[in-house]
Amino acid sequence: MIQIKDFKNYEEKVIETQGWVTNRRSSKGLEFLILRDGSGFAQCIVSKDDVSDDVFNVAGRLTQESSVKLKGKVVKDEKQIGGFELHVSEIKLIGTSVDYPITNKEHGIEFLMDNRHLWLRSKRQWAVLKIRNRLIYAINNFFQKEGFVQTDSPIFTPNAAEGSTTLFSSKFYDDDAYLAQTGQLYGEAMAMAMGKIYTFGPTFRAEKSKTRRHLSEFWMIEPEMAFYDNDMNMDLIEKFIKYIVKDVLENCETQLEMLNRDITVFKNIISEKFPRLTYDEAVEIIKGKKKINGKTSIEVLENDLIQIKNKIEDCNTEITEKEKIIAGGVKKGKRNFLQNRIDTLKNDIRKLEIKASNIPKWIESAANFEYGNDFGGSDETVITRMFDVPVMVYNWPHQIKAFYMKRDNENPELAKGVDVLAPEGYGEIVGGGERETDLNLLLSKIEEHNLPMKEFEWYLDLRKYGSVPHAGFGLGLERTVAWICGTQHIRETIPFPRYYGRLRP
RNA sequence: UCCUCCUUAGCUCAGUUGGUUAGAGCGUCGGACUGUUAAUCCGCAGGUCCUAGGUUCAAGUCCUAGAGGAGGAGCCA
Repeated sequence: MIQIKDFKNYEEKVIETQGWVTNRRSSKGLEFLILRDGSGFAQCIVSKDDVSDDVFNVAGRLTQESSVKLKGKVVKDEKQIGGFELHVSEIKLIGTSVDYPITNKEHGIEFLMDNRHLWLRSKRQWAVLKIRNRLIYAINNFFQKEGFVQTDSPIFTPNAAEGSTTLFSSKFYDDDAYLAQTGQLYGEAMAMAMGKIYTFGPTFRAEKSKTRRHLSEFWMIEPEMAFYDNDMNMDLIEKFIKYIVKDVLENCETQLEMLNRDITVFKNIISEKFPRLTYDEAVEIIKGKKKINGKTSIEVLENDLIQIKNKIEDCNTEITEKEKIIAGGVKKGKRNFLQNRIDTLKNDIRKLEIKASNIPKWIESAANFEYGNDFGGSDETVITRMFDVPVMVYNWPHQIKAFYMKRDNENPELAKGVDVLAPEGYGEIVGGGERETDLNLLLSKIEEHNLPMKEFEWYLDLRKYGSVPHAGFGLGLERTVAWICGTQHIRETIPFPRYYGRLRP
C-alpha cells in the first residue's frame, strides 16, 4: 500500500493506495476523484475506456468522504499540487458516506466549529496541523541538541503561581485544586536538579477573552536554565525561534503553499538580528518620540490608514465595474465567477474598514500611553509594525511583572523580564526573564502580591540551598503556529480548541 | 465585565419605505458533456424566517425581553 506523499517514487508504476474521496468531478467517460490519505492529496482519474463498466459506475457514485482502496498507475502531471496523479484501474469501496456536511463551499465559523471533528479533514486544517506537528518536532530537536532535559510539571496545583490570571478550579480528592497556568516554578526546581530543562504540556487559563489570540487550554514550552542571566536567555530565545522557523520552512513547503503564506517574511527572520528594545525605548516608539528607519510610529500608522482607505477605494471601483458587467448580461459561469469576486472584495472591505476604524484608536492610545503600564494588544501591534522580525522588549517596570522576576541591580525599579512580540499582530509569543535569587526580596514580593506564603515554602527552599542565577521563558505553541501559518484565528491551530464559549466537540 | 454586529432552505446568504404565493448560489437526487481544478449546463425536491410577547388592517421586516453566535476592548502565551 503506497501513501500519496510517496507517489513521486513510483512514476509510471502500478500501485495500490487507500484513502477518502474529498471531491469528485465528472465529464462524459471520465471521473476525477480527489483522494486524501493524511499524507497528502492526489487527483485520481477513472476513464471509461480503461476500466470495466462496474468499476466506472462505482466511481460515478462515490460521494464526498467515502473511503476507497484504489489500484492504478502513477503518472506525472505538472498541474497537480504533488506533481503526480493516479490513473485508476480498480476501485474497492471500503465505507460509504451519505450527506457529508462540509461541502466545497464557504461555511460559517460556528458551523465549522460544531463540526470540528470533520473539519479536521479539510485541506487547510490538514496543512495547519502538519505544521503544528513539525514545530513540535523541531522544538524537541532543538532543546535535545542543546543538552536540555525534558521534565514535565504537574497539571493539578494548589496555588496560583502568578496570582494574576483567573484559574480553572478543580478538586483533588478533598482539597481544592487548580489547573496549572504555568509549570515555571516547578521548572526552576528541576533546573536546579538537571541544569537545563524544558517542560512541554498543556496550560489552562480561565480568562473570558474573546479575541483571535486566546485559548482557555493551550500548550506551552517552558525552558529553564541554571547559571543563565537575561542576556543569555535572550540569546537562546533568538537562536531557538530562528531554528524552528527555518526547520518549518525547509520541511513544510507544500503546507505553507496551501495556506498561501507569504514566506519571504521568514527569510529575514532567519538572517536578521531581532531588535532588542528596553521597555523605555519601546515606550518612546509607541508614543512616537523615537524614529525607526526615519519614521515615527504615528507617521507609519497614518500612512497605513491612507493606504487602507485607498485599498477600500480600489475594491469599490472593482465591485462597481464587475456589477456593471453582470448587469449587462453574461453567461452563468462567468456571472458566478464575477459574483464570487465581488463577494470576496466585499469581505475584504469589511476587514479593511475594521482596521481603518482601529488605527485612529491605536494612534490615540499610543500617544496617551502612560509610562509604567503594561502593553495592550494595540501597543504591541504598534511596536511590531515598525519591524518585520520578532521584537524583544526587556527591562520592565517591576510592578507590572510577576513576583519571581529578578530586579535589576543597577536600577531597582526595573525587572529583568523579556517579552517577544511576533510580527503582523500575532502578539506576545514568548514571555520570560531572569528569576529573583534574593530570598528576602522574594518574601516581600510574595507578601506584596497577597500570595499564600505556605504554598511557596518549597519554592523558597530553592534559594536556601545553593541558589544560583537562572532564567527561562515560555513559548505559546498555538500562537507560534498561528503566526507561522498566518491563520486568522488561533482556534485553527489546535485540533480541538477550548476557548470561552467552546467546549464541544 | 463592557461595546458593536449577526440569527431566513442541509450550507453560504439576498429580501427595498411593513403589503398578496419568501428568493439565489452551492450541496443532495435525476439528466447532458472526453482533461476537470469550488468544472459547466438543464431539471426535481427542500421553509416553525432563533424563541416569547407587543404595535398594526397587515410583521422575515418595527418595538421589548430572552437564547445562541461573531468581532473588538480589558487580561494574557
